[in-house]
Amino acid sequence: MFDELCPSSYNPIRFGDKWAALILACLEHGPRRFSELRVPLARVTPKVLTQSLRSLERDGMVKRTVYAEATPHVEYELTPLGRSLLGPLAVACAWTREHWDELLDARDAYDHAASEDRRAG
Amino acid sequence: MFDELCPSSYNPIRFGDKWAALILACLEHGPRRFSELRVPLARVTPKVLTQSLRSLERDGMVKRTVYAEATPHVEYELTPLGRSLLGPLAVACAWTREHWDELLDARDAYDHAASEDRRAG
DNA sequence: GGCCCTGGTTACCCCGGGGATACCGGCTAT
DNA sequence: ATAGCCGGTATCCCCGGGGTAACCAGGGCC
Repeated sequence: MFDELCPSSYNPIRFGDKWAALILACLEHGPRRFSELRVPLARVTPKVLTQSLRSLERDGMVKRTVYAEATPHVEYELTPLGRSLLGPLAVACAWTREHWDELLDARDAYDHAASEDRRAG
Repeated sequence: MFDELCPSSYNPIRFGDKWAALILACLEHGPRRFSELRVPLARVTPKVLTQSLRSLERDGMVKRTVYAEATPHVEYELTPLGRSLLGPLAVACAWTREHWDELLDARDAYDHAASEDRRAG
């Protein structure tokens, strides 16, 4: 559903901070461990991933659970509130799929016209 | 429809830059002049408003028209692309109306727990 | 000439998100 | 003992969004 997610900075519709939308999508189908999240989010440094997860946790979107068993680990999962964001997120993704090219074309046209103007003085 | 819009920074779902969602909402019902936009956006300085409008124009969301008549002025209006964002924007507003309190409660709880932890060491 | 309206621009500054890199403490397995 | 894995921290730095304040050019008006 969120195949074409990219860092939010490239999208006119954004959720939370730069990587939040991707994190929400990664958690859509169940809990994930920190190291599991690092795989699809390989370009995100651990510090930034922690920051983003803490922010989502603070906003009640994500629940963090520490399992202090023989092999201790941490799991992150969506709360009902976090899950309620998946609807708007899907709407945003649909908008982007449908209009992304149009937006890029508009940017090219605008930038081209701007450089023409500069040349003309 | 967008009665409760606030600067995007306070919202987990954001459109464009800080003031873009408010601008889209202001343009929903027809073209507006620069000075007309400054009324509902009184807290936004002209520089920042211009920046935001230029960005929306570059992305093909807004069309800027100069009327060089006896009394010259400028009008900003939504393009079809900009208008297509109103749907996702309405979805985002609905989400916020429904879940805003829940989010604030989560923040309070998180911050409170954090300060307790600090006290306990 | 002097003033206002319109739609901006210019210069300056500040803060915070987020990137790079390195390090860390607990636990287990061998 | 030492080498992993796990889930992070610590430090430093940079850039750009966005805020303040002041200034500006063209036209109309009186």
